[in-house]
Amino acid sequence: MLEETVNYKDTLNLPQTDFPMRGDGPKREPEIQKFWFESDIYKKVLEERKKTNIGSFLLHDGPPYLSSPNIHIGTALNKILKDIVVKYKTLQGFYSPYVPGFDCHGLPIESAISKDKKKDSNLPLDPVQLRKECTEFVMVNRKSQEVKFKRLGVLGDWDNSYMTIYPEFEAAQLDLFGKMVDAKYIYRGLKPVYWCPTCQTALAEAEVEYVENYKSQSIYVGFNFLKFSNDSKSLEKYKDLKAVIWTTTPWTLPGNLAVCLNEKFMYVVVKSNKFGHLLLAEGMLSEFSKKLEEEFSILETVSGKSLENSVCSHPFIDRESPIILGDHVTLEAGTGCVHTAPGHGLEDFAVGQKYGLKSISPVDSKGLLTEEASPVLKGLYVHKGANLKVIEILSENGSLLKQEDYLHSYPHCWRSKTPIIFRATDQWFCSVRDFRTQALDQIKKVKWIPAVGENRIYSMVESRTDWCISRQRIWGVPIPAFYCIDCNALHLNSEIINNVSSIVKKSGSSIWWEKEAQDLLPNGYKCNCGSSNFKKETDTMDVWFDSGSTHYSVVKQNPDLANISDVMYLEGSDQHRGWFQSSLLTSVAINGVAPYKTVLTHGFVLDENGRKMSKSLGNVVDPEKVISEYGADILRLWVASTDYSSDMKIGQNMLKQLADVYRNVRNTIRFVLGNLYDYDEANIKITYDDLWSIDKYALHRLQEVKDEVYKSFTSFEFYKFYQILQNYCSVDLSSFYFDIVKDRLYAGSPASRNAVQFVLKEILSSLLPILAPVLPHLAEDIWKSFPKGLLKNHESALFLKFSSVNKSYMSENLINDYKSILLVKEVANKALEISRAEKKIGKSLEAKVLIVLKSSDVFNLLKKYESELPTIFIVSQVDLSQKSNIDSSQVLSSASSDVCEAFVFLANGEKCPRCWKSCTDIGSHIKHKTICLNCAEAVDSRS
RNA sequence: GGGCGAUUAGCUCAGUUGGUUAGAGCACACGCUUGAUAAGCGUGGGGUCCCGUGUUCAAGUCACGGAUCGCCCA
Repeated sequence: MLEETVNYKDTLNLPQTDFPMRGDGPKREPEIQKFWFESDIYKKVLEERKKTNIGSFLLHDGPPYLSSPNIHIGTALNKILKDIVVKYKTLQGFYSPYVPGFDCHGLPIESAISKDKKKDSNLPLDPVQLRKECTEFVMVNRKSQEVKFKRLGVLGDWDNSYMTIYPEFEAAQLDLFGKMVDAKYIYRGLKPVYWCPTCQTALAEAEVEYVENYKSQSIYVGFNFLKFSNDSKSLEKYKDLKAVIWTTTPWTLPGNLAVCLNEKFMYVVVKSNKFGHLLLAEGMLSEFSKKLEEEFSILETVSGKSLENSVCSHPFIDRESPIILGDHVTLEAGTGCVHTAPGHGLEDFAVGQKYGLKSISPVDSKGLLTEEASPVLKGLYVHKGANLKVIEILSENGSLLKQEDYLHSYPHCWRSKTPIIFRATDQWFCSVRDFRTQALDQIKKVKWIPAVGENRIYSMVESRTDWCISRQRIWGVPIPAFYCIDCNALHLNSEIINNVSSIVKKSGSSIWWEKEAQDLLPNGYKCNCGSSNFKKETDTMDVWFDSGSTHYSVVKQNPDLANISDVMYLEGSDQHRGWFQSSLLTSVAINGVAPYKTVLTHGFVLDENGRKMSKSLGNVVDPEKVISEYGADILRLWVASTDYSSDMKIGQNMLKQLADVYRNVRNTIRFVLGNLYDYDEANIKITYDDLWSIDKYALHRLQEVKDEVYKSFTSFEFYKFYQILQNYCSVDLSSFYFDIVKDRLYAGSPASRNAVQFVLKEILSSLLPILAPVLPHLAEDIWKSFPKGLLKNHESALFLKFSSVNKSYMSENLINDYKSILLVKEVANKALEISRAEKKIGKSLEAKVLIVLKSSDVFNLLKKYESELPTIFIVSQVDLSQKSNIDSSQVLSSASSDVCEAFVFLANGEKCPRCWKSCTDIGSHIKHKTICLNCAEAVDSRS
């Protein structure tokens, strides 16, 4: 007996596969990647797609910054998301090239290098040497980052990636700049910048730090009205009326060109015993009254708007100071009347641009006021003597209403730790206002994902001032302008730019610092004054101009990319102000259109608790650690699992759970592979009619899942893919279809096994391409273990295409029937569970279930499937009834719902040692006396 | 300080034009299985829908206010 049992176990057809249960990504992914790169799968697939010519899609890579050899989790997220998109489009059949890029110039790199150099010696920095070291630094980082990106499973044209320091790139960037010059969008003007009087240099934002409790002089100053606007003529009767401004930087008053009000505020005229009639915002009156220790009564109230274009006089310079309006005026401090010096503040500059005010900045590089300020102020240091002298002048002429010390945070130079100033200097601008309307128009034509991105960039472009594209730095692309040494005339035109560009194309932009002006200018170039003595511009371009030019300097220069119209940009949401905008501006400026058709943005990566990652908090998740612990596919699955439209969280718990989900998916596939080892696609012909109802149900669900997954890919909602995949593998396949169908696969007749295998083959061939974009290593791993009998025409899983939804595999009637069947199964399971808990049964196969239906409709429905119900419920027998008059002494347990009642009995017959079902026909076969009839026939037909 | 966004179970996500007792998967607990076995199955517990006020017969959903977190700007 025992011997025979063992024998019959050998007649079962159990799964066989070399596909490992565990992915072991940290170890095995590098091998898979080695295969991809050594076999050049990226290029081969691309060529294949080019031939089939279904359509093209370009994800144009926004270059990551090369300030570090390492990548952080945000960069990893971005690159993975891009790779998922590119692979999705490729699997869809599109020609979808991906050329990675690297952003190389800019202040952080220059600072890092010059800091190092300063340690080594005290010699002044030689620009050519500095640039050489920057180049080396950047090349090392690029190599390192590239290795890390590849380890994420990112495929692309890594051999031809672009760097913004490549001579061809720089030359193309200069060409683009030339086109903007031709279009008259580039001009030179004054702009306030952060300036350190100690270091005598302009500072970048990153070089500024705010010091708390810095002591300034706070003053209230009256500006006499000279003229009233048409809407405020009623105030003419107050002959001595003064607009009261408040400032903490008295030294900037020489630069005053306007008084700014808020059009939404109400302003009041009050009478002061000491100072006469005063005007200020109604909302600041009580505070002002406290400061001056004087009670005021309101004589008149007018709107800020009505005062626009009135004119005041400067308190100590013979100059008009018009009343203008700006939203930046608030009621937090001061008087609601803001002293406006466009040469000394960014907001003042912006509002000044709007009103056509020029910028004056009568302060020199050491922070001393100049003659232009006033002869008596000349040579005084702004933070000391100049402040005191201005206060003295105001006090003497009666316009000073109040003075006191004031503690607040004030910007300081991070190097010298001294207070900085705002100083207008000559800068290069791109005149956004000239094509703003066109840019806004283009924004509306782009598809923004998520849609809120459109509002975000629209309002930014709508309100932005002209783009300051010059930087007083070495590590960048030079602004190719020249100045005549004799007459100081500025020279910037296409002849010059073309010449510089062609030199740069040969030698790189460092040539600008290596050669003299005459070597860079066209042969025999002369100034209108006849001179041929020139000096070079010393400014370089904003790095945003570098990356903002890639639509031209990369895409348009590459014939494989240039003609693709369906272009997507995909970056973090901070790039609405950055790359999306700089690219849009340069593209609209030279082409009149946006450089992209679709822009996808993602949020930022936070820790498990939704906090920003920081070294000091110790909550930084390092992508390399994640990969060494879990593998890249788990990290990729994380990217796909969360909704990137807002911020995304990551942490150990999440990764652990993702690894569990991955394992479940993997094992689901493993089951399929193991049961298809002997399936010979070419020789076993199964038709839809050969399938059992459960098989047809599974096929229908597969089509639905494919449809849902394709929709979620189409809308780039990968987290939906993740949810669908997880549910499908766990619910539809693992716990439902596979569990039911195991008996037929292992113990059933060849025909019944083949029918299941047909469905498994469909599932496998549908699922594999669906997995590939997100889990390419898993997909490739599956491909390597692909059953021999299945058609396999390609070298890699990445050649596959999504299989289309097969409508002929769908049946709505069947689905509706199964809805009822599933409801009944649920009740049966509950009843079985009770018996199991009471130790009356173990496996459900030990039981028989009686289902008593409450409606005849459902009874008739189930009756159609009666023969299949035991396998569906995974019990040995199912009886259907409409009456519940049963022998309760035999009932082990029961459960009920509004559809039915389920009663559990011990199954009839004895346990068949082969299929483990309880059967009444054991021994009825001539040859196989110890097993059930079905098994006996199966054994016979197999041998 | 301003603009934009997010907040539903331990985690990731559903939740329709406002309409019964807010769902799924995972995780967790208990049990079963040992023919997917470092797997598989079943059952179960788990929610102040960020808070408050309002509109409404009815609010997770609509309006207003606030909190926390994030991005951009100042």
